[in-house]
Amino acid sequence: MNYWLFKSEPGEFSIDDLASRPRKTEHWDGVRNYQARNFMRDKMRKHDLGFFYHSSCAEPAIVGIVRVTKEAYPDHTAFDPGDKHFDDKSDPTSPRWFMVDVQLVQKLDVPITLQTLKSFNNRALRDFALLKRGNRLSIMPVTKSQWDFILGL
DNA sequence: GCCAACGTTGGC
DNA sequence: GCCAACGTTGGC
Repeated sequence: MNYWLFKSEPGEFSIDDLASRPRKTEHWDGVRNYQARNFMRDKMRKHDLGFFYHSSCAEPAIVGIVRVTKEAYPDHTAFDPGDKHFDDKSDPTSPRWFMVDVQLVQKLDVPITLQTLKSFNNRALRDFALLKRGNRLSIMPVTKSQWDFILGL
């Protein structure tokens, strides 16, 4: 069992958007960063859990918990010239980008804000990837101890 | 809107 | 392979 953080701009896709989907499940498309892709494609497994994080918004925060329900498969949005995430270097015979399916497990009653997380920057969350200088990954690993600590906040 | 910190691209 | 230019991310 692995743990992850899924980053999304709520203006693009929010936790409420996920909650409104059938079976509260949606594919996590649009990842266009190799490191993030590799985590998804090579390490993410069915039943893994993840934090749903809202970025680039008034209150950046972890807002919920999701579960991986389908392992990596080609991201079809890369094949669609009309899609925002179109990439002409990816095609169905040799897909470059991948996605997984995630299901909402729980929306947090109280978001765990970036500000709160930062207050543990030099303590329990010293090595938390989200707090690393300049880390802009949209998919990042979370250790079990980090996961447990954050859920205990 | 600003800007730091990256990642990507492309000429050489 | 190097590196400058450029584009993107994301907090503030």
